[in-house]
Amino acid sequence: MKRNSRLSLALHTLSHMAAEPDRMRTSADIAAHAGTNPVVVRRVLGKLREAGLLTSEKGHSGGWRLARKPQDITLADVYLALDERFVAADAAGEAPTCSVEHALQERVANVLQEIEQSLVLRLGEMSISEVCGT
Amino acid sequence: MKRNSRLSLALHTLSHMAAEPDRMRTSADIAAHAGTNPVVVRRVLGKLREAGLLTSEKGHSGGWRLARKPQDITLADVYLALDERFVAADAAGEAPTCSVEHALQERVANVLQEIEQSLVLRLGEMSISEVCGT
DNA sequence: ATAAATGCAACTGCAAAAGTTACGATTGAC
DNA sequence: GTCAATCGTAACTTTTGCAGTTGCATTTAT
Repeated sequence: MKRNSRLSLALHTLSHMAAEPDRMRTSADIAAHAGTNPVVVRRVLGKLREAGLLTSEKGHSGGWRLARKPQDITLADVYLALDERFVAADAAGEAPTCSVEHALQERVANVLQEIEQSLVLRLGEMSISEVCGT
Repeated sequence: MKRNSRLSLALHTLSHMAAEPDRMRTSADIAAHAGTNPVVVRRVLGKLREAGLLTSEKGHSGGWRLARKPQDITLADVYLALDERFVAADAAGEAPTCSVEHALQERVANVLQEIEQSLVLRLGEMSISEVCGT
């Protein structure tokens, strides 16, 4: 699989599930479809479960299922569940040489924060059901 | 320096330049301010030069300068110049198991493309002069 | 000539993510 | 109760992209 493809994997899987919400999927099934490894799938889907987007059942005939209706899961939910961030947060101890420098760093950070917010808003306008095909 | 901080470095540097557009900066100066290495600076700023945002001059008393007015450089210009992308493009040879699968992959890719487009539009609404402090 | 700067290529080091292996815990089927 | 299927998780290896570094050629002002 490719680098930083967790969002792709998540969207792909959720779309599949949205198409047949009642069917239970095993991580092995999903991994086969996505061309990756069951453990990787469980790692990513685990995040989505923590966020309340999926449920999982252990044991024989266990697996994964949507926890909500597809139209109630937005891309923002997925994005935030995966802890993806547009840019990494600044290291706090960067030793700003002077106060002017410090102020500039703050402004840059604020701007990036604003952009991130816009992004999440935009992601919130789109649901999994739309990805799946209306 | 931190991971994937090229965008931060670029914005930081451009903002500095926007504050005093006539002053020529060496990559060593910039590196010192940003807490990194001159070669790293040249790599990043080189991308911005290719995109026509900066000019550089070799030789004694050379360095870097803005190629346009700060208010004519948007964050979208910077973002695109650095080849940053929201998610990595799909590997073409992913061997989709069936045509339904293929169609789904396309839809996911299209959605991500749409999001990327929204992001660039948003970035285009903000200029370096705004980051610098109006 | 010399010094100061970019341009660039090659290399190392590192950290994040993917991939893998292994094993315990849980659950349904028989 | 046993067995097989499945998740949960930890530990490890592999891959990969980027920062950082070094070295040198090139350019230019003095």
